[in-house]
Amino acid sequence: MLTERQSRILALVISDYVETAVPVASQSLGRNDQIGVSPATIRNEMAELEAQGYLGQPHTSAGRVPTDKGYRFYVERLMREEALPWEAQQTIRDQFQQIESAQQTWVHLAASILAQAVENVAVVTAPHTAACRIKHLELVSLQDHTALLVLVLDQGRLKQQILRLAAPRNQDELSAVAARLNHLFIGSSAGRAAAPEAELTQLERQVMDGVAEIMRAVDEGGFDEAYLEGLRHILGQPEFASSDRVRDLLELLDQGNLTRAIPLRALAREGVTVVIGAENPGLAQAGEAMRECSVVVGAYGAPGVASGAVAVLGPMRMRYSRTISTVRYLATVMSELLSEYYE
Amino acid sequence: MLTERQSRILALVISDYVETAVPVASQSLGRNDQIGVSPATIRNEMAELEAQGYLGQPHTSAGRVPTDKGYRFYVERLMREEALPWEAQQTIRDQFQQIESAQQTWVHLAASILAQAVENVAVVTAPHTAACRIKHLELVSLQDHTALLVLVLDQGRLKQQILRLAAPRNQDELSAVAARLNHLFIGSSAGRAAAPEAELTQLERQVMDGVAEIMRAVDEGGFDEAYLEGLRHILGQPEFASSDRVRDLLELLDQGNLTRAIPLRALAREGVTVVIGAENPGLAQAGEAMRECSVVVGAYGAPGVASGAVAVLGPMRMRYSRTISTVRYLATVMSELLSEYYE
DNA sequence: GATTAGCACTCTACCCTCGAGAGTGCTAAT
DNA sequence: ATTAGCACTCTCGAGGGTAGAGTGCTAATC
Repeated sequence: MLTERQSRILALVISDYVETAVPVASQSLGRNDQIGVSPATIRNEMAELEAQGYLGQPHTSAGRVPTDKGYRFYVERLMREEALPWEAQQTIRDQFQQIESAQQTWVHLAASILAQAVENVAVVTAPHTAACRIKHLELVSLQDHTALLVLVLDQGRLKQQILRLAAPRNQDELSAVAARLNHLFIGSSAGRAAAPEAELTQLERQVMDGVAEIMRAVDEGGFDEAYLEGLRHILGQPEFASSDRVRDLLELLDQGNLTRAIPLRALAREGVTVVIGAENPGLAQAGEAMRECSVVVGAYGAPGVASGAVAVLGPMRMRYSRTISTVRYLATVMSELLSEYYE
Repeated sequence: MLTERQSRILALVISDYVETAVPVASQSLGRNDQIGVSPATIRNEMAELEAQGYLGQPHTSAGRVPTDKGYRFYVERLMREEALPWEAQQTIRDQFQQIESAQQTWVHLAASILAQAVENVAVVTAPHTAACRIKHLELVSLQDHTALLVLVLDQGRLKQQILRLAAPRNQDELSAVAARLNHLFIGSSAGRAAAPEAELTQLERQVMDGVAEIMRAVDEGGFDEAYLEGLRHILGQPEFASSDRVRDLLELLDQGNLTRAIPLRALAREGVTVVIGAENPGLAQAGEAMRECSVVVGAYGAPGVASGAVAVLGPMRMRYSRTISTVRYLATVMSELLSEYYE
């Protein structure tokens, strides 16, 4: 429906607006000699683009601003998706080397890297396995009557729980119990459909209860375990100059409501998905703050086996091309890592 | 230096201002018939309090606002420190019961509880041991050539690192190595001054290198591992109505700069310390945003053995009494927990 | 028929003013 | 020592007026 020239103008308006956050005037495009026509002609085309819903005006006699539809068209048709520059790729890979000295978990690290790379808020969820498996189980003596149950799940996640023991046990006893339980249950799914319960001692049963409890918690909240990083970037954006908006957004993102704001579960599919402003399916729950934000979501891992989501949240006025390629690249790297390190 | 009546007026001004966030007029105190004098007299006293630096005026012909010095005097002399109401104590203890199903680490949980209790930002650091000890070491096979090194430190903290193995190993081999190393080194300080290195196999040496690296990271950054919770509360405060202030504060607190904003290390001492506005010793580093904030810090744990900090960050206009007693109580509970569960 | 120059029109952003209201400081009376 | 009274000061918000930016339209041009 758009002529060649209209598309070009739309693209210029968007890239200008993304840059400056100021409504784009016909003149300012005229100066940009990408396009050899006068401001008047551009005005006519802009009027047409507005009639078709690709552009809007904050008020009469202001420049034009892209609408949701405009961004959508841009992302799908106009934008040429550049591969991430080689040095950016290298930077990301380099930063992942830090994982060896993992002060923080690698999912957390990924969020930091992404936030820094795209200069927006990044959200990364831990990989979620259809049936979460236990790699290993360990008991560590803390005091006579307390022990720490440590569970190593696949993808190298750790879970812990404190056990109060009925009778005092030393480390050797606990290690023996752990060894036995490892032997009996490892590889099974949360030890549910496992060896006959009758054979367990009281202590062993207590440990397995702890395991079951952890696994229940993991199964329930598993996908929701997300790391958010880079708030500082989004706060600098002019769309959040009003402190009401800031507050709305922060209340939305503040631990817990996060997955309400961004329905990652629904969006994380093959490839990279872009959600622009009001398109957000969970908008009613997400709150008005999200109406002016876009989300770029990618999935990593092997679908059906173990997968998680990588997402960037930013103002609608976002460098989509760069963001999309970064998300895509990060998802690739994380998928590699997942298959390289963990089965 | 202050008369009885001046003190009473100062206290009333502060509690009124804490409540309303609006400069306090002489009339509004007159209505409060706590004090049987006319507004004119109150004005005179207020002028005196201002001359002595306890009160200030945003501008001529506005009400009075407490200064740093005013708050300081209030906290030290005027405020009666109430014990935390029993039901509040109970609430906190109840919430700690969740620790048994620890989705998050207990330090993190403590931060959430505190933030909710005082309706401000809460910061809790993980306990820091003078010489951090390793409770237990475990190796878990991930793939042929990769293994996960899991370290259980005292206070039940977990650390992990991925090892790339020179030769393929299965779980049994790894367990054997772990058992041997546990036997050799546990109880020693990071395995430094331990058994003669010559006896170690190449794999064992690699593991111990990993351990050393983790311990180095823990020693360096250990105290800085802090959890921050409850941003949403402080954002609602009228002193953060301007979005510049919000941005300043958030940039300050956003992961990493946190301990720059609040020199917890310096402040966490026996009892509870209150830092009011410009008193903050690290103010130059902390940035202007902190000039209008107060911090209430308490220490938990056994000094010299294992201790951490519990802190509340809020606007200067803060319910000090309530905050102090909450911090004190939480520190007590956490100390109990620390000694109960961990040695 | 498409493009463009010219121009009137509209709307915002900013500054200025001004009055109402709140609260003080001072003085004189109690 | 306290208080009533009053003049004074300062903020806050409303109103108004102007400069500037940018458009839409019309008529001229290619």
